[in-house]
Amino acid sequence: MNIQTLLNQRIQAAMVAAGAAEDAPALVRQSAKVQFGDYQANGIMGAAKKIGTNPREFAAKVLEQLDMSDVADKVEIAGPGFINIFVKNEWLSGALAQLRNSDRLDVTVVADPQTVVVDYSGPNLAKEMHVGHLRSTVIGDAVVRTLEFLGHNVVRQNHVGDWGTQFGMLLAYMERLRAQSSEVSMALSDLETFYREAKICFDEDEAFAAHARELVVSLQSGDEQCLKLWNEFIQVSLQHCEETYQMLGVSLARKDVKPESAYNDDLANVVNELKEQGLLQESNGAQCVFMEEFANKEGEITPIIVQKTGGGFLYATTDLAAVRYRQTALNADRVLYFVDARQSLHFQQIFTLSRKANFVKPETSLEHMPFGTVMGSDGKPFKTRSGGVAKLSALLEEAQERAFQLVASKNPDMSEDEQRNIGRVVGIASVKYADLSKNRTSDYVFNWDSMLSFEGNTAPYLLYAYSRVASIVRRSEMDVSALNAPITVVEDQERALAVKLCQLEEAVQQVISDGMPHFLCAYLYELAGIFMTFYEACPILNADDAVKESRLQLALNTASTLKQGLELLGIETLERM
RNA sequence: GCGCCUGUAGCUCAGCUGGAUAGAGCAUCCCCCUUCUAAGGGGAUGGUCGGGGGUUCGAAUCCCUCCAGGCGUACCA
Repeated sequence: MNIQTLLNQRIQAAMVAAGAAEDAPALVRQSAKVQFGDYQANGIMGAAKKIGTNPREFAAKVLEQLDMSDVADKVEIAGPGFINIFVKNEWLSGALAQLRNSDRLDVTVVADPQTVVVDYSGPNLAKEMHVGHLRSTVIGDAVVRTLEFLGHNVVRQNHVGDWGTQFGMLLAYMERLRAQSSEVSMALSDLETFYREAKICFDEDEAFAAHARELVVSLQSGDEQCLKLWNEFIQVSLQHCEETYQMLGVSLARKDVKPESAYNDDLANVVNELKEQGLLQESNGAQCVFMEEFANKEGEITPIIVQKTGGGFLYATTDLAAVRYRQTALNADRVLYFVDARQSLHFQQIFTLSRKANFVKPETSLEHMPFGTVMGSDGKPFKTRSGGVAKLSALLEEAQERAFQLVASKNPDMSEDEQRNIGRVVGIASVKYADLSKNRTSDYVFNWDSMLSFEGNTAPYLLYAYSRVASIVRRSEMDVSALNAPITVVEDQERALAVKLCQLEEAVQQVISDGMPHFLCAYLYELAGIFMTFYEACPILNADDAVKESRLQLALNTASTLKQGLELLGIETLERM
């Protein structure tokens, strides 16, 4: 159920009946202020202008065509020509009953499901996942979950980096350790150290470096021994990723891995096709595509290089092959790329060329979902105290430990097992939520204290709100599933809660249209805040039976909405904290 | 040089295809535990929306220009 959509349709129809153009938008939004009602229509002024009438007079005509008696008990014209809508309490009661009887909180399944390919996480397997992978992984996963909740067919694509020159160095180092009969699997248990040590050999030992370069050539020409060694490394690295995903509660599995190397055999085909279509041009020995769209004022074009001098392929080639695969094999209607904002030019080029070369259907939507950088308190990209890149697994361990310390100090009587579990859930939730709750496109400052705080728009605040509801339900000692007394909306705080509970779908739809989970975060934070106010003002368990049953259902709806919303964000809830 | 992004309260951030008096949290100050978790709630203070032009009934939002910062800009990904 979506009030906004419902009201929008009604008002738009009335506008057309009153003489507006067919496509004149009603622009129904949640009202900016309580005195403006629950929703306001902003489209009257614009429509009136187009047909050359006075906005307030036109608004009056629209009202004549409008019958909202079932939904609203007051619809009024205000200001220069707004229409303010006050939703009926009886309507809210009905909507809440429906919400409570629905196993999906009355969120409508989309009528026309799309196949949405979502490219996210995509770590480089040469190293361990670090803080730079957090945003793509966490935001992408939230959007994936939300798309699936609405009934879309989602294909996850973990485009991991498993190919490239740095693997020569790593394989050479594996060989060296093995020759020294050192325990390679032990060494691989810390990929960060392994990479660093291999790099030192590469930089300082000329013979080692030369061998590393040879191994790259052997690897790319399909040498069996080499591939075997490479595969061994990749498997270990993927295992590391999966441990991190599991710790993070991310829904990516091995089947979602579609590595760069999977496109190797197709890269020459991509280049050939571009050539056949006359899109290719040789420049300084490299095979390039020059597109006017990327020319500056002087007419100089930044090309896409698809094949280097000497024949090697580049990441643009791989991305083109991937686009084509996603279209032809996965049959995508929409492809979302959750990749660093620094690659925007690259993706614009890839998308433009994919269309020119007919690698995608014209109606397929290709969308780069860029995100900013995680910053330290110094305003520079986030680093560990020692100045190195922060390993994601270490960061998550620290989050859990910090949360555990907090829990233990607040609840000294709780068993350590429970303190640990709460610490785990709160710690992980805090890191994820801090990321998800910010506008995706901007950089954000990583701060332990603010993300673990119980004040403000944080995971602990939401989890606490949820656990408070859970506590009431426990204390009621009632079979809440059997509750079916009417939900009556009387007090202001009850009403505010009721309206907010009906707006989950609006938030969820914003998340998938823009790929921005922070809209859902904002919604859940507002819901939790309104619930807290309701909780303070409206006693539940001590109220008379009818009121008690009504309020208990409001609480239950709040609990299920918070739980579902957090689940869409990939965040676990706690019954007690 | 050119292109993209960012600039909103002391700090961290919202602001949904232009919409009414720009909103939260932190910090500061005041109030509320004999009642369901005070890890909470209520209230106050705090803004020339980077500057300047323009478009119109109306601009934080669109256009131009300037300033500041970040990133990108042909064989790394």
